[in-house]
Amino acid sequence: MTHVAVVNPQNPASPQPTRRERTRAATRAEILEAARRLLIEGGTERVTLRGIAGELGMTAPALYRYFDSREALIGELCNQIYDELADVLLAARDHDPRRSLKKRFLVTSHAFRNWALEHRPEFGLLFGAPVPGVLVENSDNDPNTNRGARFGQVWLDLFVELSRTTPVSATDGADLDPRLRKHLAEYREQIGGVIPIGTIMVYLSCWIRLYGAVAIEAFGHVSFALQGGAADAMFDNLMHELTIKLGLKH
Amino acid sequence: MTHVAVVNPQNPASPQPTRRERTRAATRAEILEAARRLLIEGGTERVTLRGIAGELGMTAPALYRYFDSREALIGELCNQIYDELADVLLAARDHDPRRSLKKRFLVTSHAFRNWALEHRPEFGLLFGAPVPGVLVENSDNDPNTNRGARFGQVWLDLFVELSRTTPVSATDGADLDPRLRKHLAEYREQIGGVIPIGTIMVYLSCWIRLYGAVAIEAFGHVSFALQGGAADAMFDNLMHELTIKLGLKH
DNA sequence: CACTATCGTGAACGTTGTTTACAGTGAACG
DNA sequence: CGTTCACTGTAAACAACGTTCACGATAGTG
Repeated sequence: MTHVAVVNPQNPASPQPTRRERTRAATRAEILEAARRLLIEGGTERVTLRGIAGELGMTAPALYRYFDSREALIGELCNQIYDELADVLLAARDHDPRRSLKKRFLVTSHAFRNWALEHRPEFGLLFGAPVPGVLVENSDNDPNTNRGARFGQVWLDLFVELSRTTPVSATDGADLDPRLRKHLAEYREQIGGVIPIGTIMVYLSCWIRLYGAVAIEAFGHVSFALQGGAADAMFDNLMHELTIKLGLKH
Repeated sequence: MTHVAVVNPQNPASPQPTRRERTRAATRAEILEAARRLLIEGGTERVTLRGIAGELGMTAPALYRYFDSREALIGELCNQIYDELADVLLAARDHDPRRSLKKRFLVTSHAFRNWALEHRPEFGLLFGAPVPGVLVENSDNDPNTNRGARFGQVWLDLFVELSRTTPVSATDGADLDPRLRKHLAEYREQIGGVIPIGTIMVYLSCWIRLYGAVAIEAFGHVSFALQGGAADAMFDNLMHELTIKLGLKH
């Protein structure tokens, strides 16, 4: 267990954190920055406690004052990266709110792909095969503990807005497999119940296609057929199909 | 470097391997079997030299008589798993050659998904984020050294047969991005030049969708919306779309 | 000033991949 | 038949890993 920091006497979420709390938070941030550098440098494997500590001029055991274990540290690193990715997507999506929904969907999707290609180790950590001990893909939806939810929210907001303004050629869900309809109905309630089931189906399928296209490229599994600019065009082609499927005309 | 085994005096590929060669091959196989067990048990991390050696009643350094390094061992394990997967898909595809192409495409795709879900650690190793040192996703197309090519061939054969018998609503490639057309043309030559460029485009896009759907599920990245039988129905839905896209009517 | 929570270190333990020197075994050859 | 030598395994050792623990130094608080 990490030594529990002294609770701020006035208020655990005091607007004026004590000096100790500030330096402690700063050190935590520095640790995560160093971990991030190592992750970029050579993947999750290189994120080693002694390596991190070395960059800060400390020794490895000192890190246990800030994180329970290496896995917890990498878990927090995941959260931070999820947050950063959410920021990137939000910035792209809301850069110019006057733009059409189609443009905003396209620019958000492209931002996702570009981020993945420019941050392959991070993308692999968040969206690759789950690392045994790290981040149990928790069912927690509180954005404070599961930053992945914030990332999902960026897309969800977009889809909610889309479902309000743009009709989608979707069934009403009556013809769906009953088990699928049941799960989609549950999920529908979970996200506020504003999107029809058939539409959720369309959105989910779009998200799966988007994930697949980005992942297969970021992991290098299509290099046998596509390289360089060809992949760009391939992705443009996918996006064109998706906008049609979503009923986004202009 | 592994000690080079004594070259068979008569012929390096003699039909009657010497006794030493046989026991050596058997030990190699045993090592890979143990590695596979450990992989299933706890992912790539648990595939440890001492762990493998322990299962064979040996010590870790002995393994260096059979593999140059842990990475080389895991690389060979990858090849073996690729081979097994190719066998599984081939068996499904060619189980009853009299079946329609649509049925054979469906059964092959379902076999792929089922294999992935039943062999998640293996799937993660082959199709997840690349492990830094292991299997450089090589450009080698010789099935003897790159078994991944054999896996790809299963799909390729299916697509070639499909392109001979089933028309696909595809462009002739003239409207494609020139860089994309150029790369697809190169790839076309590489695979024998029998499939039109526009059709290759359709097939590639289908493969990407298939990969994406299976990967996102096998990695547990859609558990927020789908569980249990719902994912089955979702996949059936995808397959329905793909058969339409491929022009497979019955 | 004295107290105490906090932070960092050094040593240690068990584990990992890997190298090296050495010993046994068994097949091949004069 | 005896010798030779390639082959196969072991034991010991090394650096690096995550982790724990006992111990100082430090700095904020009463």
